Amino acid sequence: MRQELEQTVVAACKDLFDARVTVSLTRPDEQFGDYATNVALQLGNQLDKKPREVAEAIESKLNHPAIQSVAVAGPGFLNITLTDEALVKVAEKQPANNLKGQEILVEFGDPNPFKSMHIGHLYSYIVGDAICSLLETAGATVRRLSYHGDVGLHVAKAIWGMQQGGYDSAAANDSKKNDVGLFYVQGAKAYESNENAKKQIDEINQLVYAKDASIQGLYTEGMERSFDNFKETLETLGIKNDKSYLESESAELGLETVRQNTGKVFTESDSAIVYEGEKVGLHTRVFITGKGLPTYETKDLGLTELKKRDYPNATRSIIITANEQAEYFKVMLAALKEIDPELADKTKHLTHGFVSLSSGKMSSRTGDVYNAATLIEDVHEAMEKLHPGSPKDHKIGAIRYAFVKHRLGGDLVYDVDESVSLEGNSGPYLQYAHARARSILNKSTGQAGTLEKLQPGERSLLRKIGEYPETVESAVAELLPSYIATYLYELAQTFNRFYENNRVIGDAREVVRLGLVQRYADTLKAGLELLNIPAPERM
RNA sequence: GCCCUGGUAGCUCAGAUGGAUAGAGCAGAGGACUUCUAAGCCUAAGGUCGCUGGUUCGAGUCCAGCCCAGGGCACCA
Repeated sequence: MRQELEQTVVAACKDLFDARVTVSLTRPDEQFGDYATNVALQLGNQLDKKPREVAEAIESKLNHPAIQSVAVAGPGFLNITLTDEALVKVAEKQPANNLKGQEILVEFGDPNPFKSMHIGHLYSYIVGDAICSLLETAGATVRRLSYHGDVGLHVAKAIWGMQQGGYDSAAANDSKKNDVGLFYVQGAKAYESNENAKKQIDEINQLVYAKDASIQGLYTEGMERSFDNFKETLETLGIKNDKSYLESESAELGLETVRQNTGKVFTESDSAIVYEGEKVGLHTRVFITGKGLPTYETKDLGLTELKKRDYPNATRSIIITANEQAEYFKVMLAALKEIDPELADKTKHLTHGFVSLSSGKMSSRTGDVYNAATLIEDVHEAMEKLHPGSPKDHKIGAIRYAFVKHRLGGDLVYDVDESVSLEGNSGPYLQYAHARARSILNKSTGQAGTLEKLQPGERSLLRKIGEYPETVESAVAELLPSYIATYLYELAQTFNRFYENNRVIGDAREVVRLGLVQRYADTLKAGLELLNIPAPERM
């Protein structure tokens, strides 16, 4: 529909002025119409004519059965209003399936075992999962991947904590008593403040690298407890994971690749192997240390190969991490580009900002982080106060929405009270706006009829519903779930206005309005489910 | 010093390819209700879009410089 109209405008410009223009219709403010274009402004400038005159000429040439009226407004905008039938057609369109047949890898979350999952991980998981849903809606087969640091100093700190703090193997399933994250905090604090502890932890670190039998038992248990915890949190959030990779797996592959390409891609410098990023406008980074150990960049390089080996047919690979890794990823991808250009071109790194609590910042240095689990509990409590007995997945909806409504990239301040608030731009608002509509549908005994001879309030709602497919399409193209959230909020607002002014049940227009409410509720539900937010029938 | 993010109302944030009076929510002010869920709706108030230049018929959006905040800059991850 939109494309047909765009072509109609293009044809008119060609006929009238022999001008070649590309027209993309925009969605103007509702008072102006359903679609708008500024071609006349552009052409006026090109042809040295008054934009309004150009617009008027085009206006008289625009003939299409979907067009009810065309108006010239402002400096020379062409505003197109659709017929009711055309508006219904637009609203019935399904989002494009343009990723059908593609296999896309998405890595996100990436919490480290032996540490607690904090709210930054939560953000990554929620936004990553939403991006996966978007890609799936567009027809892609998505593999949800994660990557975890199973070696390194943090492991040694945690093991030291387990030794000192009384980790109890016999009570392995007691997640409170055996919270590895807390043992990590204990170790991390001691490492900073206690010379003796620091020495012991450094020794443990060597033992971890050497896979020494003396710590192997605690290591294995710590890994298990950690992944049990992750699993529990992810289940609560309703987030799936298809495959988890470990740093220890990617290290060897990465080392091999770097060694093979030393002299070509990488150079030796001060006994370390580095990639000279300056040649592509970046900075130099070490890939293999002087001691022959792989750095993070080498492990990540290895990971790209692991993924390629496991998913040889993947067409794209997306990695989502925090902003602080943006620069480092550029260097890693620049190196990859020299080794495997095709793979590098398929890979895209997205970053999200730092999450802080409105009640105070978290400190990751000492390990005193605000845990994902704590946030879930806090939200649960806050909602329980406001609405006792509401199901747990509704609360998860509040958390998900609070994260996903932000545009990816910038920092985010999480306000627990606001996220569970019953007012304003929140998950519960949207859920409520859905439940209200379902309530009408459930109570009415009438049958939904065709949408015709629409009244202004009805038309506004239908117009908004019609923006759904194009919103999904741009969200897919730009990998921005926030577009969906913003749209759904506007949709719900439009419905709430409709609801105030237009009675459905018992009204002379009940049949038409039932059809409208039905479409609205289905659209809102589809959008919420796209963000993995439940759309309850009643609240 | 160099590089990356960001800077929009008191607070938290939207603002696609440059376009019509810069939009929401929260907080604060006022209002409507014998009605399908008031977790809602309506009205007003609140802005030098960090600053200064530039490009353009037109800049929150593009370019340059500067200011501020956060992050990153070789053997940690």
